[in-house]
Amino acid sequence: MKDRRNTMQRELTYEAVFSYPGHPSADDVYRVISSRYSTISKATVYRNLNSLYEDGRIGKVPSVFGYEAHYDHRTDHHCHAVCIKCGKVVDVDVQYDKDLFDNAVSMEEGFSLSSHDLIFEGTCRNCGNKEKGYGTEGIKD
Amino acid sequence: MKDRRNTMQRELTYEAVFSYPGHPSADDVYRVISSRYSTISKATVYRNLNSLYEDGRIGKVPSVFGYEAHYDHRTDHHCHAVCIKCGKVVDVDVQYDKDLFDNAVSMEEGFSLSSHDLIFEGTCRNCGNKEKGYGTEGIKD
DNA sequence: ACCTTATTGATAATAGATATCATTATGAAG
DNA sequence: CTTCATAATGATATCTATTATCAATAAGGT
Repeated sequence: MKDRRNTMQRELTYEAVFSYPGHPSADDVYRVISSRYSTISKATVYRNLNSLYEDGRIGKVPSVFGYEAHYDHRTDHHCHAVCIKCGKVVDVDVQYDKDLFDNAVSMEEGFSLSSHDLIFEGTCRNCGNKEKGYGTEGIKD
Repeated sequence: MKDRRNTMQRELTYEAVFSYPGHPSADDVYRVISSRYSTISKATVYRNLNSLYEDGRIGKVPSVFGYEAHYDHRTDHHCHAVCIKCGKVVDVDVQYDKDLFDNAVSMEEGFSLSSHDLIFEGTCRNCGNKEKGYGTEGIKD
């Protein structure tokens, strides 16, 4: 593993992800930390989220549909759903045969597959309610 | 369906996607059209790719891992692999039980799932060769 | 205490895509 | 054919998420 020094900033980043209810974006993490440690830079948060992910200490839900990436205190492989309206990420509980996909092959010669992601799309409660005109602007996730 | 007027630009966009070998990005499409119709604007290409997709005339492989979206002359639901080095998209032939996923539910109350994408990650021939130092800069996909 | 270098904070830069807006041109109606 | 409302265009500015740059700081082994 890469040589890392222990910094306050990285530990705060780790703790913020770990204690966040759900799947924080980099900006969510930044805002949480800022409240306690106001001089932290957003670049530092991005760097530390990446290094924590590299070290396997946190999970990462990569950016899809142009939305931000989200982070996860769970590090095991599981499925996520992304809200197509706002990019919110939630867990999905679905059992399937991973081996089937691990043995899939691409249709192009020379393209070697390494992994797969099963990503669900949908509408989160907040965005779904807005659509129906329930006037739920105030709902916080 | 939305009221659309027939324009040369939109038909050129459609033809470019349809005749492109593989999965062109918006920029790929733009470059193809530019060679014949040099005054077309990139904004127009983006707009037309979106409207053609809305109308179900072309397929769209959404942006993942921060890479550009790609377009597809196939409009049926099938799987893709994305090169984690360069973002290239290729088809993957894998059979699976779509119903299983269509019946999955999110772990958060109020989040309603509408569809899913099975996305593979890997390394395309070009990037894979580069890695091994085969000096294949010139390979064109 | 010293010194190498990982890390930081501030900021600029990047990529992909959308928003804006004055101008153009489509195509239905007269 | 003209007329005309408005969809579409081209040029450009703007946006968002993220990474790159770089001088200054600080971690931690010696």
